[in-house]
Amino acid sequence: MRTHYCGELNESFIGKTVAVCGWVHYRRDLGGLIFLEIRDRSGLIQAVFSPQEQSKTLFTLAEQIRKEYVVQIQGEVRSRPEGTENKRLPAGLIELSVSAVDILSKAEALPFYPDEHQTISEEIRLKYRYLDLRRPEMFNKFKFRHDAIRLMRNYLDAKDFLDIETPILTKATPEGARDYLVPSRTHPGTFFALPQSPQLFKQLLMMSGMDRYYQVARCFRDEDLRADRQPEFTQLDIETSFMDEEGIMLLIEQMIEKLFLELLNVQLPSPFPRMSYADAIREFGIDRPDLRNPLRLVEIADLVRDVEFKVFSGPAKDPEGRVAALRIPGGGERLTRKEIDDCTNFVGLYGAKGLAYIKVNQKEIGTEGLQSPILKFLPEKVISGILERTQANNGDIIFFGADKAKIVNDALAALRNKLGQDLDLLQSEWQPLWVVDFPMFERDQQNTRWQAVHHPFTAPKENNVAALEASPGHCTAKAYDIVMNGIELGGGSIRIHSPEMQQAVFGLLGITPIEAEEKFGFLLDALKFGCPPHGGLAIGIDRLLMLMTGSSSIRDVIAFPKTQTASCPLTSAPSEVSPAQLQELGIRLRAEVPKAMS
RNA sequence: GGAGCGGUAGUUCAGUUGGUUAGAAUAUCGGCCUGUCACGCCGAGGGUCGCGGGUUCGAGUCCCGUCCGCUCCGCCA
Repeated sequence: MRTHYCGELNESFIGKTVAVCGWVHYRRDLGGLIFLEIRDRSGLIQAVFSPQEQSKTLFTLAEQIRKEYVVQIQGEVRSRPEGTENKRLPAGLIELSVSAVDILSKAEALPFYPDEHQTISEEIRLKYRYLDLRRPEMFNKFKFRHDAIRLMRNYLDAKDFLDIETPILTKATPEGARDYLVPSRTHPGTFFALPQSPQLFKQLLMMSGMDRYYQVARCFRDEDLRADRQPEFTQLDIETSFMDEEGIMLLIEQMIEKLFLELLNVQLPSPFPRMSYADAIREFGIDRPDLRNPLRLVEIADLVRDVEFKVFSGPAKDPEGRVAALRIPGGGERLTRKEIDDCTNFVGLYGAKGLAYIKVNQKEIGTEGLQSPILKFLPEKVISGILERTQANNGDIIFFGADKAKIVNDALAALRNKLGQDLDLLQSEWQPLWVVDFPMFERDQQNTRWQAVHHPFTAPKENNVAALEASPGHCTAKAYDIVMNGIELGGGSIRIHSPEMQQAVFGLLGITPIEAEEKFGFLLDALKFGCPPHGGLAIGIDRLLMLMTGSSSIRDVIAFPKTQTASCPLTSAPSEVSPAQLQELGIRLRAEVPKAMS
């Protein structure tokens, strides 16, 4: 007899004898009856044991079955009596009158029941992840993940892309994130690194003529975790030859549109809006603005340049400073004094030394209608200028940031996000955005050297090596990031395809020819033998799925994720290894890891 | 490396100013109930209050240290 899915049974089966396999996830005894609900991934079916209809032996067996046993149950499908409607079981009032049952696997009492009406702590969920994953909610997320990745593959396949795998054991790169290292047994004292991304391999594939490559690639970065960051994660990695920025952006944009349309029935704005890096920083203080949020930063440095209030005039005159305002419509009425203080503490996290504000109560009557600790420091003309430029209305509050540009940007961008959420200002559900025209280089924190904003293989818009070297700080990159609702989904660029330009960029980054040869010699070699112009992009699949499934953490769309300290409560990884294993690798542990090194 | 929140029964949580034998719900186990569905009713068992130290006549509660989980800063070319 064929085993049916619970969910495929319906009224048309009435009178037939069928078998279903699944978990008993609910059991109830009532007098002489035993009800079991059998669940598989497709649905639920109720099985009824009745000693009057069935053998006593069968009934005794049923009495032994607890929740979460795995069973195969055979029985006759029949309609359920009137008045036994059930919220949990699907429409079509049928049940199974049991004639035979096999216990395929017993279960001890579970640490928690996946259908429990309780929120189980994440620690417990991860420790018993296999039970957590039994929850239909989790099943649906992974079904969604499967559907999304299949859709991406089909989309790229239809456009003649090849799925090519690249090594997991590869070469450590000192640039970028911290590497996960794997010791080599055959070459004692040396190490592989797990890839931070297949970047260089996909570029080499372009030089091999595999001119349309993609991979659903696992990437590893040994950095601290966040709600949207795991040490190993999956990206859709794409590289093409001869395509320009427009071509690549269109390719990705259409794929994302298709994903949203087919999986969520959402029509995204077409084409996706675009914004330059400079505009993003100016208006939002961040290179991945959430466009659902209507709040905007407004530049006011020119208005306060000459005031006596040094908190404002200082940064206004400083070439590296910034003075900006953030008007919150209705914020004057909606934010309590305590909430305003909370905002001040909040921006303190980002290095802001304070948070000046003006509450606009009744602007028609002038400064009398305003409320602010800084009014007395500002001439009336300046105040009216600020009100005008921020288009303030009665009931609003205006916050100010005045400091080094980075601090103002970080603080006000974070405040903008926080207030957008707290005050429920977000306007639409989905806001994709391309951010373009990134600078090639930025100064490092100590302001001692240039570092790549994207990565060292990104092509500058300036093709002339001499011109690039003359003013690296003014050069923009052929790079583009895709942002959705304030989350960076992915990014890419056109790559450098001439050895001379690649050498020049390494040089600007302070990588000597000897270092370059040591670290990237294979790439420089390959560039010499004829390299097509190429470029690509990578999409963070986990982040995209987190957004699309409405999950609050990337962990919810990864079957077996790590905790914040990058460990796995399920397997207890990482763990110590035997002395024999270490010896074979030529590794000796220090007796105690010094605090400074841990 | 830093900030914040949390850790009490299998699970989710409460626990007042430091004061009797640490509670509830749910789960588990036993009993009752012939149509329930987060069923209901009766009963039972179940605790290293994360761990270590300190203050105190007395600590789940206060102090110090430490571990674990979560959020964030730094970090993530």
